[in-house]
Amino acid sequence: VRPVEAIIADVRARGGKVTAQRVLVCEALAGDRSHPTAEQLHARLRARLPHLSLTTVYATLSDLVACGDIQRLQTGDGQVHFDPETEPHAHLVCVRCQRIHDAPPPLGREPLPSGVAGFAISGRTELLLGLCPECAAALSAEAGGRPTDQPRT
Amino acid sequence: VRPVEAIIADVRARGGKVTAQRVLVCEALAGDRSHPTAEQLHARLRARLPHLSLTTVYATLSDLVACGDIQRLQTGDGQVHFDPETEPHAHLVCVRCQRIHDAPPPLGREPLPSGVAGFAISGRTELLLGLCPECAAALSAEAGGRPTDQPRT
DNA sequence: TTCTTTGCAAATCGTTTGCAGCATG
DNA sequence: CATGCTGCAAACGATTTGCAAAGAA
Repeated sequence: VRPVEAIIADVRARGGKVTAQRVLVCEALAGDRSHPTAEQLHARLRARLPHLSLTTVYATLSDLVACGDIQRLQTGDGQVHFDPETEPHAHLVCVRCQRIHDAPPPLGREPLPSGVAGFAISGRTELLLGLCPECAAALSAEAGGRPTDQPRT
Repeated sequence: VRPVEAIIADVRARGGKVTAQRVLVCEALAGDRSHPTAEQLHARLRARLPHLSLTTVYATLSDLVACGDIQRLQTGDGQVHFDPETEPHAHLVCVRCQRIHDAPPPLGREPLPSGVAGFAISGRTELLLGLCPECAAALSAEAGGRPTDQPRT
C-alpha cells in the first residue's frame, strides 16, 4: 500500500492537478482493506464532500490504475473492485457474501511461470474461492435450525 | 470437456427439455476451445438456426453453469466467457488481443491451500497475463517500423 | 394437457462520454 | 491565463426480466 503522499506526488509528476476530490479518494483508498467498488467509495466519501460525483470517482480511480498506484480486481460479482495493495498477492473471495480479503504471503507471490505455450507472461491474478469464517458460521447455524442474519447483503 | 451426450443427459435428469436450441449450444461448446462469450456463440449459431435468440443462449449457458457442465470466466475485458473444460486449470490471457488459452498442466492444478485466514477454500481461478506469440510478433514488427494487422480486434 | 422454454421488447446495472463551467498551477 | 478537472445528463453495452406464444414430455 503506497502512502498517500507518494500517490499525490505521482499525480503532480504527471502534470495532473491536486484537487480536493483526488486527495479525498486517495486518502480513502490508503486506509481501506475492503476492496471497494467505485460506488462504495463514492457513497462513503459523500459524507465528507456531498457534492462529489460518481463520475469523478470513476475518473480518479482510472487514473490511479493507469499510474499503477492501485489495482483493478474482478471477482465475478459483476462489479470492479479496487485494491490499494500493489504488491502481488492472491485474494480470498467469499462465495456467499462476496467480500474480498487479501491472502497472506506467500500466496500469489510465487514466481511467474515463463514461456508457457509461447506466451510472455508478465502478471497473474489469483482468486481463492471459499467460505469466509462468518458465512461458514452463519450456514452451520442455519443448518442447525436457527436462522441467522445474512452478512452484508 | 464433457461429451455432449453426458450434458444432454444431465438436462433430462433435471427434468429439463431437450430442445434444438439447447442441443445446438451444447454441441457448439463441446468443440470449442476459444472461450466464447454469449454473443460470440450466438453469432456463430445463428448460421445454423437463424431464429435463435441471444436471450436463449444466455439462459442455456446459465443452466449449464448451474449444472457444473461448463465454467464461467472473467478476464477483465468486461465480458463473461464460457469454458467447457471443467477440470481445474489456469488460463493464459493476452493483454493485447484479449484471447484466452488454456494453460497446460500442471498450471492451475496445484492442490488448494487450506485454512487460509479461516477461509474454507473450495476453488481457484488463476489468470496468467501476458503477450500471446502472435501479438508479440506483431508488436516487434511495429517497433521495427512495419505496422501489421491487428489480431482479432 | 401440463409445464418448460423460447423469443421479443423493455428494463437494469455498472460504467463511460459529451460538454460547459470551475479551479489549479 | 491555460489546462485539466468536475459534475450533470445522456449514452452505452452486456445481461436480465416480463410475458405471451410455441414446444417437449
